[in-house]
Amino acid sequence: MVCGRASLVRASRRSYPSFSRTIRCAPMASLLAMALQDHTAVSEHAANQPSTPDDTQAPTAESLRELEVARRAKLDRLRELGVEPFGQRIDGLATLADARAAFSEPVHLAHEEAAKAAKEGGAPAPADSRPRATVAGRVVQHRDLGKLVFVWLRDSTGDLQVSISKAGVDATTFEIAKALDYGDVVAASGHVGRTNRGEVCVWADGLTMQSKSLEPPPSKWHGLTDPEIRYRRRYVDMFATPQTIKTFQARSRIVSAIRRFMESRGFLEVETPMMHPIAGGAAARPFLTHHNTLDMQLFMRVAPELYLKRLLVGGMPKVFEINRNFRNEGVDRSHNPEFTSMEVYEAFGDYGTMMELTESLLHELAVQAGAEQWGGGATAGGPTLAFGDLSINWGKPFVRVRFEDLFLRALGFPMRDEARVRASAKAAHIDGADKKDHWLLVEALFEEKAEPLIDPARPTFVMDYPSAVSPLTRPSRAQPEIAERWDLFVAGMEIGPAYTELNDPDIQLAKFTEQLSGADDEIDTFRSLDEDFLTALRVGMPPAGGLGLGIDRIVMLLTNSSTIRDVILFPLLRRQ
RNA sequence: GAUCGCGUAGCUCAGCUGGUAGAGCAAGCGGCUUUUAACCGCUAGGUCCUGGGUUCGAGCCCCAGCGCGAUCACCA
Repeated sequence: MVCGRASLVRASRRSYPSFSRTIRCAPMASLLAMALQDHTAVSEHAANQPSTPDDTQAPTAESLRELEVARRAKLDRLRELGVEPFGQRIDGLATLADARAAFSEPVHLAHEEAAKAAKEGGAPAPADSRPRATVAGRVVQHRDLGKLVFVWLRDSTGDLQVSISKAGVDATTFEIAKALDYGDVVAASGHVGRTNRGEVCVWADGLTMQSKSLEPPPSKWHGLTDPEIRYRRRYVDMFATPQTIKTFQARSRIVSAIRRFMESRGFLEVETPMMHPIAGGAAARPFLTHHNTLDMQLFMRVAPELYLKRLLVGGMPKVFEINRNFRNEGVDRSHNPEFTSMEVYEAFGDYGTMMELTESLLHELAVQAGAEQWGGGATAGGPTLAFGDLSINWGKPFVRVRFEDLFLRALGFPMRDEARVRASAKAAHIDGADKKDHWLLVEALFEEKAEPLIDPARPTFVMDYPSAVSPLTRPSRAQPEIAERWDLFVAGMEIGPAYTELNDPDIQLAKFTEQLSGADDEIDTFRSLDEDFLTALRVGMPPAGGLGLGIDRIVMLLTNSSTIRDVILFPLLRRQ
């Protein structure tokens, strides 16, 4: 079933849930790009030279310059004050969440009362008993009330207000505070208290510029809504859209939890080549690259399968690999040209052991998502998680349905009824309905009529595909026309397949050869027989179960992300 | 690759039947010691994605291109 992984990136087109958060288009990417390209020119002009009628620039660049000039003027002013606007190491920083957690209402009240009593009694102000914190973050709000300035900082743990009063800091520090811009990175120290309105804040007695931001920021309230800028300039998206960092924190924790789960089951994580002399393991179109010194054409891997199976031959009984695959194919909400998958092989297992493993793993992940351990968009409440307008119930056991049974339910006649299959295919206007092989029509009808019956809100294993459409999978011993293969569907997406692996080298060779002869011209140009893999099989591979899971799609499901681009830090975009 | 939609100020968005380009926030100046999308006054900011065309006149209509999005195709 060497080629089975190809289907890993296939999504059913029917039951994809809709998401309420629609993102509208707005432009400005080009202006932002100009801002970047114009950077040097701007700094030279802005710093010293009055603009002359001669320095004609596109009006957009002029207007952009205004915003940047204002920021550079502040930069210069900081240096005049003897302040270095690009800071240095700070020890003992608290996260904004930790600083917020340090707040204590009783301590704060006691301090206020003591201060008030001292003032009324004419005594000197008592020592401030509230906890101290030093924090740092990016400025996301700035309110200047004259002799009092409120600033909201943001870091990866959240937002926190810093309050600076003219009476509480020296003159230079207060000038810095008044001149802060949205986007600046600052550090502040002080006692953690709250304002009259109940907002927890650091009452700063120190405030330093750590990085003066020179770029015009996105809207402080609306943030970035243009998906193009969100993906192209992810570093802006990450502070403008707090959910972005939460989603990627969740992704990291999910992948980490998958590793822990696999290790707890005794699997060994391995790393196999991502540059392959022979494109194998899936039938997808590969990317080509080249090694100069060896003058060798290489393929970016489309699947690690053939290497992982060599490890079974070599004597590693339980292995997994979490890493990238590269497929030179279309791009949509559930496909990115490079994507992360986990492949698993277990000697002396089969597709049944892979089913139990997958079900336990995903259930465990969903339970933890329900407990909000991912910190992402997941909803509380256990193994039922929101995904768009769906509530996906991850409770065990997942639905299991045999291909043959679902076919019968959907079409009303058995898949072996050749006459009715052909008639039905013609009625459904399936391509080549009068010429194609019976089993190809069965497969087409299944996709057309049966897959839509799968409940998108319940993870569903479709198992026991016809051998004729699973040429590289091991047939069932009891029923050779049935292949020991399943595909897991959730929310209309295919999450991954599993197989009872073929380990008879002669059958494997025959199937490879058959498949190569059937390949079309385009595919044929990158395909060749992996002789060494066949040699490995002749050395002897134990019977095994094999599994592939699309990690990006699992993260989408667990973080309620409508597109794969929201769970990939830097998704591929067309060159501007 | 195909079809449809979108592209207007730094950001978020209005813009009538084709008739001189608008708001909020951001920015600059001034005011304000407890703000919560702070508020008040003033100022500045535009190649309406690009290139053609129609028209007396185009942000708006037509054609082509670019980018993004959606749907489809590809993904044995």
